[in-house]
Amino acid sequence: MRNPAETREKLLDTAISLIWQSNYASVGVNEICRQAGVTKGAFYHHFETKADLYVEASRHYWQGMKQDLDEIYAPSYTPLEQLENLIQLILDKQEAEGAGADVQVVGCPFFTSGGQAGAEDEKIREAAREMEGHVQQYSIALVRGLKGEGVLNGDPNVHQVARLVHQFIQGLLMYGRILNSLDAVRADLREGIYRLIDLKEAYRVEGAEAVAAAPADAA
Amino acid sequence: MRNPAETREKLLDTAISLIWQSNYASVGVNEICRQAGVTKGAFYHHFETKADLYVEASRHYWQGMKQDLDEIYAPSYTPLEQLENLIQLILDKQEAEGAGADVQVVGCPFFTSGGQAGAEDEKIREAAREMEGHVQQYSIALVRGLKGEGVLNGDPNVHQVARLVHQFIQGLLMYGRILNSLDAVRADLREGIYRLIDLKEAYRVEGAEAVAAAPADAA
DNA sequence: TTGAAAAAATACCAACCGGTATGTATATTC
DNA sequence: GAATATACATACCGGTTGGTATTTTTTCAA
Repeated sequence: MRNPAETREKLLDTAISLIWQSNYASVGVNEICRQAGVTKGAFYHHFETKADLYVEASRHYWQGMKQDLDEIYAPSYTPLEQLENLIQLILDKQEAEGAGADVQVVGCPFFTSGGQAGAEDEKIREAAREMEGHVQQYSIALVRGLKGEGVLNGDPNVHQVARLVHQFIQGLLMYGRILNSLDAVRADLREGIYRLIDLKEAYRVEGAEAVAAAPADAA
Repeated sequence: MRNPAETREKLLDTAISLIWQSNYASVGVNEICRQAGVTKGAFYHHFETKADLYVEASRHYWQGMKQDLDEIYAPSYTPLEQLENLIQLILDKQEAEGAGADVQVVGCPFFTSGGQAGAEDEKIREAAREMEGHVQQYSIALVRGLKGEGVLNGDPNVHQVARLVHQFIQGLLMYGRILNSLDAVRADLREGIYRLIDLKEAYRVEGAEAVAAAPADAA
């Protein structure tokens, strides 16, 4: 493995995956190296500290997410379609990531880690803030689009509603993770968003997911 | 300190406080003992493992919270007053807990830790689920009361709306923690709840907090 | 007063932590 | 092809981790 770019990315990807399944504090540098098939020397050649790896991993992660978001928010979609795309993307992402693993719902690892970081690890929180800002831009664009379409009741504060939606989604994912049930997420995701943006009744989709709230298993 | 009950409670309280400010994985047994002014021998006399302490700490924490909730949900309050009490309680709690500390917003430590626990620490997630259930009972009662009062639009699914509110609050607190800004929480808490429960316009309180969304500092 | 058990203190353990020091291949540059 | 920088490997650092074994102190009942 004498390909530096590849080594580096392998470390980033492995770190993301491991942190995803647990959290920043619990994942050791040794384990990241072991899983990535890279030695510690290589690790500290590419990254100064564990925290630095984390920061860069979050940016790396965002790059992938950005692509997905650009896709579902493409101008070829109407705002309503974009909203539907977002709901699907969230569910698909969780399903994909938690497929083989023993964790059904994972949430956003960086948001979660940032929300749990103590005062000492400022870098971790800073990374979360950075991602926060990125995601919100997209959220704002969506709500603004919906408002412009005239599908929302009232005259909502676009920025605030965008925040609310984002906060709710993160909370819901954490809830789903605790219950280890993607069904629990499915049951509430759409309704929560609809209520927060106050989508006019006529445009609401009655997803099949709204049936029951029974959380599946809890391995 | 020859009082076993006192020693035990000191350990529980210290653990809660420390975990609150960071997270389960980062807080060591040694530090808990040091802060509590108790030796390790005493610790392992009262608790079998660190995880066991955590579980019991979460129950201990719930006892305190239960008192607060029983108070603000007292039948002498109307459902609308109860809602207002809840909003105030959340803000007050955060303010109180993050007063001296360097973390302004702390969220619910057990919900947060549970939402970040890997598959390995099942006890931690189980504890979060347990608390989850408790809190939700109260949330359900509140929403049911509001609905019965006829102050909500439509015919909401009480259980679902209760979940949504809870999920949102948790997400918002995590958001506030990342920004390290209680003002950010203040700015969105009321509006988010109002939208989720779809409170009739006439009954909404325009809190002074709704002015700006500018997050204060980010130490 | 004595004896047994509970409570707490001391000392210690192997395993692991993040990080470093040093050495060695492999490219790249001149 | 010598010089140099990059990429990685090995071994190790001091410190900390959760947990244990042992001993001392305290409590309280008989």
